[in-house]
Formats: sequence, C-alpha cells, structure tokens
Amino acid sequence: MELRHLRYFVTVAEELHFGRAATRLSIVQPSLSQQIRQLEDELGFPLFYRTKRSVELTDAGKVFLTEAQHILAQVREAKRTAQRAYRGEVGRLVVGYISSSTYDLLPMMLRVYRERFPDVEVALRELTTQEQLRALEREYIQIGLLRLPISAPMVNVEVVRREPIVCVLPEKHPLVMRERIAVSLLAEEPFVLQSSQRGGGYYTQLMKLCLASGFSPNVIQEVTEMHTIISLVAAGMGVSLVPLSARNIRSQGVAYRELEGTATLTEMAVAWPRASRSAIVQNFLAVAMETATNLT
Amino acid sequence: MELRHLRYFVTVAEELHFGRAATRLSIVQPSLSQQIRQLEDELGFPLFYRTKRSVELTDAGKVFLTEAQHILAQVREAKRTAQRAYRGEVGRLVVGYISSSTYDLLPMMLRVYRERFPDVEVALRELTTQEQLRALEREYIQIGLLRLPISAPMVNVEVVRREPIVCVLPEKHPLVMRERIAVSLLAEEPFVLQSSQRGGGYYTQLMKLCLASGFSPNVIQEVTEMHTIISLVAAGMGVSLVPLSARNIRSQGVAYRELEGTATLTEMAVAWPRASRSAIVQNFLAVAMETATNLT
DNA sequence: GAGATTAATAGATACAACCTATGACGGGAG
DNA sequence: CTCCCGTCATAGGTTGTATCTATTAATCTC
Repeated sequence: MELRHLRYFVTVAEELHFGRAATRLSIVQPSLSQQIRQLEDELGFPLFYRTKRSVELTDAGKVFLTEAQHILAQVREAKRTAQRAYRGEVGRLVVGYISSSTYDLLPMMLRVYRERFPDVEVALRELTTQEQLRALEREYIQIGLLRLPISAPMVNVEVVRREPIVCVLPEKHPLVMRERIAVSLLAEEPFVLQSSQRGGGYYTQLMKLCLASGFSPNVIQEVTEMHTIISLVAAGMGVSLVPLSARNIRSQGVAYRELEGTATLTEMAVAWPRASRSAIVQNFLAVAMETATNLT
Repeated sequence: MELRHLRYFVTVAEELHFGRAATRLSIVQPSLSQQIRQLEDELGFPLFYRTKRSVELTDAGKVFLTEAQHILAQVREAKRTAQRAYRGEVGRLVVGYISSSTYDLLPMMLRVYRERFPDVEVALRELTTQEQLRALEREYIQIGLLRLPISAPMVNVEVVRREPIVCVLPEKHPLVMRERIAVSLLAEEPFVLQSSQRGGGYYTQLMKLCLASGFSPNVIQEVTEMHTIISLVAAGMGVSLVPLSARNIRSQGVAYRELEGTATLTEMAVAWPRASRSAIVQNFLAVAMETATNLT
C-alpha cells in the first residue's frame, strides 16, 4: 500500500465516479480502476459496490475512508511540523545564564525571542560561566550567557555587551570625593569579590588589573552574587571592582567611580557549541545580537 | 511522497546506517540513498547529517521520525479496523422489535450477539410490524423482529418461532372446563384484541379465523400491548386469541386453551432489507437463526 | 432498439525504482 | 605515512509497474 492508493481512494469516494475522479487526479480512468482494485486486493475486501452504472461505498469502505482521510491529513501535518522544526520554530531550548545577566540582558532577549518563537519551549538554568562551558560541551544547555574571557575551543562566542570595570565604594568613603580613581589607590583597601570559583576568567582579569598597579588585593570576603557585593560595600565592609551595569542593582549607600587611565573593559557574551547546527540556536543568536546592538 | 519513503526513512533512522537499513529492507544501499534524498528534496530540508563515516538525525529529522512512525502505525490500524468492519465486528446496528418479542426472543438474541460482537453498537426501537416494514425500507433500522404474515417485497424474512394461536379466557369462564375449544363457541363472546393498526397481518389472520367459523368477533376493547390483553381478560372483560408464548406473561386469573381442529399457527420472524449486503446484518441473522433453533 | 454513459479488460508505453559498478572520502592499522 | 576497509554518493543500465490507448460489456435513456 502506498499513499497514492489512499489519495486515489479518497477521491473516488468523494466523487463516486471513476471518470470524474480520474480527471481530478490527472490520470485516466482505467489506471484509477486498476489502482483501486489493487488496494482492495491488499485489504482483502471490496471498498465499493460497483454496478456498470454506479459506484457506492461499502460499509468497510466507509470506515476505511475516514481512516484514509486521517492518514493523509497527518501526512500534511507531519510535513508542516517538520518544516517548522527545521526553521527552528518549534522545539526546546535550554539557556544557561549568569546571575548578573538577569538585570536586563536576559529578560530583554527572552521577551523578543518568546514573542517571535512562541512554540519553542525555553528552559532556564542559572549557572556560572565555568559551569556553562561544561554544560555546553555536554549539551545540557544549548546557549550560554556568560562573562568573558573564557578558554574553550569547542565553544563559539559573540560579545553582546562591552562595559568598563568601575570601582564601587561605600558612600562615606574618602575616595568618593575623586571623580576618577587610580587602581593603585585601592592597594590598602579591603576587597569584597566573587569567589575565584564562580568568577572564572573575570576574577583573573581583576587580579591582573591590581597586579599591574603593583599590589595583590586584600580580599576580606568572597561572595557568590553581584548584589551581595554591593550590599556589603554599602555596609562599609570594603570596596570592589565591578562591571558598570552593576549600577542597575542599587545606588543607595554606595558610589560608583570610573578608574583612571584607559578603561579596562569586561564583556558579556552569548556562547554556543561550535558543532551546533540547530536552527533554534541560530534563531536565538540572531535575537541576542539584535538585542545587543539595540542596547548601545 | 509515498509510504515507501516513510518506511525507508524510519528504518534508516533506526539503524543509522544506510547499508544495514538497505539489507533490512531487502534493497541495495544506493537505492535507499536515492529514496531518502528524494524525500529530503520534497520536504525541503535534510533529515540526516551525513559524513562519509556516520549518519545522524537532524533536529527536524527527529521530529519527522516520530510523525512518520505515527503515520505508519495508523496505516496498520486503518487496515485492521476496516477489515473488522468488513467482517461485521465493528459498527452500528439498529434493531426494531415488537413488544411481544421482549419476553424471551429479543433478550436471548441480544445476549448472544453482544457477547460475540461486543464492538457493534446496538440500538433498539420498539415498533409495530407495520412500522418496521417502513423503517426497513427507509433504512431507519437494519433488522426487524416482527410477526408474520407481512407483504413487503423488498424485505426478506426468516421465521424464528412458530407457535399455535390459543384461546385465553378468564379463570372463571364456563368454557375453561373444556380441554380444547372450537372457535365457533366464541361467536357470542366479547373480544379483547390488539388494534388493527398495530396488529397488522396478525389481526387479519384472527379475523379470517373467526370468519371461517361463521362469525365476526364482537370486539369490545382494542388495546396496544399483549400484556394489556391478558390483564383485561383476567379482569373478566372478555376473551382473546393469542400466541401460545403469551403464557410467559402471566397465568393468574386466566386460562389458556388450545383450539379444536388443526392448530392455526402464528410466526415470529427476523426481517432485513432484501438489498442488504451488510456483514453486521448477516452476523445478527446468524445469531438469530441459531437462537431460533435452540428454542424448539 | 439505438445511442450515451460508465466501468472493466487487454496490451503498449514510459517513468521511476531498483540494481550493478564505481568513486570519493575518512578512519584505523601496519 | 601509506594502504586498506568501511561508508555513502553517483552514474548508467534494467526491470517492474503505473499509466495510457483502445476496446468491450453492461446498463440507462430516449
């Protein structure tokens, strides 16, 4: 049995006339008769009562007709669904993200993406940059939203935000008076930083920045979240170096000051497996890049 | 697209190896490659990632795989269901019956039939013999359970019960003393009968029976149901002539007596449209005939 | 009874599925 | 590094079968 048989049968059942059905199918009547006969032989029972003059469905034929119509509809549907999957319009996408992306980057991307691709089920996993790299390689997630620098050859990245690192101080701190702060002035200050585990490449970047000014920071507290850093600084426990966008978190009790000299930049990026040929991932990347350019 | 494409695709997806899949399908590998390529061309996207060394489903391919499997399963199911319909094992059957068949004939037939064909939905319509003939012609019902004689050329009948007509009398009636009663003795008795409308051919048969004995019965009450006749006779309102099986209804207050001379017989029959080629009807008839022979 | 309509049958044709032979490419073993 | 094996794709010939043309058989209508 082939779909051809079903298509022919349904048409004959609709027309109840071999000649007209054949015309509609763009074949000639004997061919149609033969194909229907073939189908009947395979099924083992007649689909039509035929007289020389008229055609009528048998009871079993009526049953088979509804079945055949369902099958043909399902074939059309299968084609459509698979094509949508090919275009990345349906499916599932797991996105890993660092907590500091939740202030604006992640929500902006998700809003546009979900609007544009409502039939993709999006799952979110809050992970550190390092965890995301592992997760990308093991295909636990398909997209990562992380902070550079990273070293992971199997992962592609595209920068979505580039911002200066700034100094955050307690409101009452003497250095607040200065408009710009030289890193070397922070040599004796107590530091509140993300743990080296969680910070990843960014932590290393801060270390290098301080070492370039001739000191190793006196870290008195390691924390996990950016907003905890700000809270502790506000409480006067110490100072910190943070991405400019941390200003979105809160400004009560703290002051942000640019660093002297050429600004040291930190970058947020979307990351995806180098091997990924997934249209869903490609679509998300497109939205992410669009969001990034609209940010500036 | 043909079912062949789906069958080939599913096999390749299962094996992830064109050579092995081709062997399983009893064709050679190049033919298989060609057919898959053809399917991909029609769908407009690749189903597999192929390297020279390995085969892997694309995301869209995975989606199409589940769809294809459903379609193939549905094709198998369609075949099975239609074949069951052909054998009269599924579908719907509307049975018309006269009320006097409800005492034993109809329940016996239904019990066996439903046990043997549980997937046929049986609908019941209580109708007089005349109504059944009309309903059979108009295809409101497919089977009738009625009392002969009838005249309806488009309807086939098969007798399922043949029984003598007997006289039913009030318990205290003087004629009860006789073992057998000559019809002529009833000439002056008041009669309780089914209305000529409802009685149909049976009513006519009774009229003829009386006329043969030289009188026209004095009908003092026409009723619709057999059990009403018996109740009225028990109440002393009159006598009646009824099929022997009316004895099943009740015997308190009434007496049944055979008629003198050759017994006049009345027949119950199953009826079906002469044109019916329905397997469901044939199956019911088989059960009905079987029930009839078991009755004797 | 003649002509029109409709489905089936018979035989020829053409297309496409299939086969054989071969090529291209990559991985693994020596 | 080279050779060989495994794997999928391509090319061209063959075969099967869906289709076409021509015709027949049966029925209905005028």
